[in-house]
Amino acid sequence: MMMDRRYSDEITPEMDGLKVTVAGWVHDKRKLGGLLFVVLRDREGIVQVTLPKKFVVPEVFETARGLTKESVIRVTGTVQKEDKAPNGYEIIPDGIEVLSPAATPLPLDPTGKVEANLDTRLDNRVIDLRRGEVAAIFKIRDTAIEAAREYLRSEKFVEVQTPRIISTSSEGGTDLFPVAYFEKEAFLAQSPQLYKQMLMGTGFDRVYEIATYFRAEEHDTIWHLNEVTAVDCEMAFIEDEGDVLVVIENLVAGMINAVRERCGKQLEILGRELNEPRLPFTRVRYDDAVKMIDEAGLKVPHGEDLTTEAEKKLGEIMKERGEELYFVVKYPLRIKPFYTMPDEDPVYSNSFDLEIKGREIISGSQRIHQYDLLVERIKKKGLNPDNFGSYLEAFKYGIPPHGGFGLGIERFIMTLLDLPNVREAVLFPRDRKRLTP
RNA sequence: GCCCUGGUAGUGUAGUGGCCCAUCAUACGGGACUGUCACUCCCGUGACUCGGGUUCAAAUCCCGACCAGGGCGCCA
Repeated sequence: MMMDRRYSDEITPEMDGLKVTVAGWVHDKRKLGGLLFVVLRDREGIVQVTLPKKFVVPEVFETARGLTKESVIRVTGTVQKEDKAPNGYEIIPDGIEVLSPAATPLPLDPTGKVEANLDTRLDNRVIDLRRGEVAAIFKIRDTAIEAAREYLRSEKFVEVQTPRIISTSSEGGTDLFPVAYFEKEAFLAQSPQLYKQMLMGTGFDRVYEIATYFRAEEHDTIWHLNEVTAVDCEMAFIEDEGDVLVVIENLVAGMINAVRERCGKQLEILGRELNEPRLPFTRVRYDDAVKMIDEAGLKVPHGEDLTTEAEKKLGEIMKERGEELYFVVKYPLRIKPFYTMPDEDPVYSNSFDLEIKGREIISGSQRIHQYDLLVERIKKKGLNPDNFGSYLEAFKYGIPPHGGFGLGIERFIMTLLDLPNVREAVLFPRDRKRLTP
């Protein structure tokens, strides 16, 4: 049987005189001689438990006096309307039960009075997550993912799970984490890319996966993680990448709008306001992007991928035009992975990135569905077709034209909420140096 | 992988050769206080990452290790 308890926001001053049970963590304790305040925090907020020495039984007063901060308690008492109390009511307890005492001193201050470094916070993430600002990020993340599922389901995408343990590189290039897999060589998946594409040969037509994947790159920045989660989509029977862009627009707008509509409280806690996304998102050709950045005084070598600096500059230029969300399309073919469909002009490709505020959140393309072209491109990239056995095999027996993309959830949340570090958007981040908790 | 910066009580910090058996805040322990809400006030506990070196003298300078922060490349 679950405890019969109320959340702090379910109690109102109008419940004056009613007996209730609340449970949560001791947020703060203030002692004024014969008057003691215990501020209890639960998922929805705080509730003040007030103990006038003369009106509560001595044992309850003593229990309250001995409480350490962050101990888990259950309080049963009477609601009393009180203008001087937070939320307009307080609870006069009949009983206080310590469900789990907290040791002292705490490794960090959950009230946030004394700021802690991110490293200290992550070392003590469970306590860190008790802070409203931190918890708000994950409520928003939850809502964004929920909205992504809602939209993709409504568009008849099938949710799938592809293997996390793979036998060889998905795309070449990126470093993989080796796994001890009995007598065989295996790796952690760096992306569901090849499996998503193979599923285009099944008749599912549209698939998506909320996928965790692993990058063994030794990068060490506020923008990179070694374990990331993405909304990965793939759709068949498209004309070209333009069909994919429309799905992305609706998906991203849906996610942002869901957060706007359902997370008002969390956005307020974080002090953020989100602009309503304007559809359609502008498509900027790679060539034009380079030109724009060039004209802004930053030299970019044409034909190369945009540097971080160039990407930021483009973000500034677009912001001046009132655009926070935009696509960069038609990248040069030579800087894109082997499975990327070439443009009619084969210098370019049917590829795109979605940028939010000058940061790349989504990357995708129309894919190659012709077996011969795929083999040719694999070889051109200096990879060995023999390493792509079962993947290539699928392309021999009927794969419709298709395309897709991956949306980095951590990067999306970080950019959306202007978080200073991508690690803020993961419960337990994995980076170059961190493997615990 | 490359480059730069840093490591002082539980937490966050001040201190850049002697003024430091180390500053302040908060936390923690004890005490006073019946309307607090960062309560207030009094008393107390608590730290120079580690190992070498330079110097009459090292938290401070040098070397190494470990740990951390930031940037680049790469990418979600």
